[in-house]
Amino acid sequence: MRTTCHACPVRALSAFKKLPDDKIDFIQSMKSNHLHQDAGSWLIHAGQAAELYTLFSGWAFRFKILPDGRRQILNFLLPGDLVGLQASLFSDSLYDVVALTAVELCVFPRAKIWALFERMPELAFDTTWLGAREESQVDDNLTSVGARSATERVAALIIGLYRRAALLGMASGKTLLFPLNQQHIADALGLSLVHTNKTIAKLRRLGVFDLSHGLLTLQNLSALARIAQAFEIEVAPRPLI
Amino acid sequence: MRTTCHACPVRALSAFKKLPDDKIDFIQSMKSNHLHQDAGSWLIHAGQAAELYTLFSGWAFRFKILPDGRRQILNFLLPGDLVGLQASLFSDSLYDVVALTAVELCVFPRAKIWALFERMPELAFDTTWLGAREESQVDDNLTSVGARSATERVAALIIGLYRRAALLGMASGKTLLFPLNQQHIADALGLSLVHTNKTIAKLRRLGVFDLSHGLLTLQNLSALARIAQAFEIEVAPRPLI
DNA sequence: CCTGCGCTGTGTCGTTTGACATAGCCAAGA
DNA sequence: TCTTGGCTATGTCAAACGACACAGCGCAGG
Repeated sequence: MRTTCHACPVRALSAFKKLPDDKIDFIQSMKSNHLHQDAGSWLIHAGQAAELYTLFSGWAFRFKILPDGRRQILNFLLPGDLVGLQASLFSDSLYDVVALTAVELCVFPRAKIWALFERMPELAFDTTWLGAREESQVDDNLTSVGARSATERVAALIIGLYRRAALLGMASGKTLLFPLNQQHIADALGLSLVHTNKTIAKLRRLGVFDLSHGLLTLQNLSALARIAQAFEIEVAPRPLI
Repeated sequence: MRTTCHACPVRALSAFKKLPDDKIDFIQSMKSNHLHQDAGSWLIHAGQAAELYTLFSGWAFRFKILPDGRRQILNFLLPGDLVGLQASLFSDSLYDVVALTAVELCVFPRAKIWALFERMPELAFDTTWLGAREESQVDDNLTSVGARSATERVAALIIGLYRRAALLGMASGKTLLFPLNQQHIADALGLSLVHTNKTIAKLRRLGVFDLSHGLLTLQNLSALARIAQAFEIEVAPRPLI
């Protein structure tokens, strides 16, 4: 356990609600471990019981695999996001979660989740709220995949991730360290790898953004938002468990 | 308020967990109204504050509209499902919900949701669980739309809805009153209306199912499941708020 | 210095899906 | 009876997207 929850640098970000000390004490008491995992490691396995985590640093993604091996990425996880809420409520997980970069995780054992509901209704409410927020992200992704063209989908994904990362202070100006490769983008958007590549090339030629060597540069944010027909993003401070 | 929650016929179904009397008393005390709404009426408006409902009877669907008018249906709601959990937690709803048939709704005012968390942690937990369950349904739909072919998508939707309805005793043998029209199916699956029509015609020709005049008949359930590469469905009794 | 590997880029071609046009059916209502 | 409107059906053609093939580039490891 590297830092106490009171001194948590994630909690200090303006993106997150401030909490009274007793709540933070409780979160600290629930936290059983602070894990480091390498890029590519499995955080949650489909079909197995899962703990509840908060992502402390790094990126991860949640996905399902069809019987024949096709992969659908459901959403991407950034610092402050809960990892495995669904999975920790059900007897076993219906999805996998894998680290996209090296990550650090705050571990909250399944067995303690009930205590949170029983003793800290405010935090229970926040947990439910975070679950609803993740669902609304999946809603947005489903809307992209179901209703937008390939170009619009890529634009919507890029602007969505950029906005989320920027709120966490992960962007410097118009650039952002961007750990997804084109296969991730393809699997999130329901496109083939080749078509994803060509679509990105097209947006690059249009001068909307550039994406190379793991670095995303937004050259024309308003054009990107227009192409994506982007929804607004929630900017009010959100809970952090 | 037509029936008391103790005598609720939905709760009597084997699909739902039995609850101790004091919890049912609490649910009864939270319930402010029992609404009847016609098919096609709006239950929740995007951009507006929403109450929390439990669908008592009938079908409904949840969807988003892009700025240019394209509609993406996110999921379908059957009796016992919460309506507007996300919406009632956020200041205003990010989606619309419309009744697909005439519906009856149990109304739980937003203002009382906090009391539920404060005084009834078991029910708060159940609420969170139901939110997670809805998310997992959206996950499944996203997986369909992103990773399955048109034929597979239609098969997956049909079998998914049939299984859910059958658990609620809404199917008689292999037939089910099925209120979706082809435009709903198209909007749920990210397909055009015409292509949806041709895909359904193809599955009909294959003798997998028939769908006409609002009646769904499953002629070959195992073929349908195979085509869909269907995931298993949760059959353990679930909470009912 | 090679070699292999993961990732990106690009051309050609085939398939799936969408767009548009048109028709039929059926129920509601004048 | 004749409309009208919503839904379903089907044909033709076009566009979007996927499959396959191959090339290049950077990097880790012997």
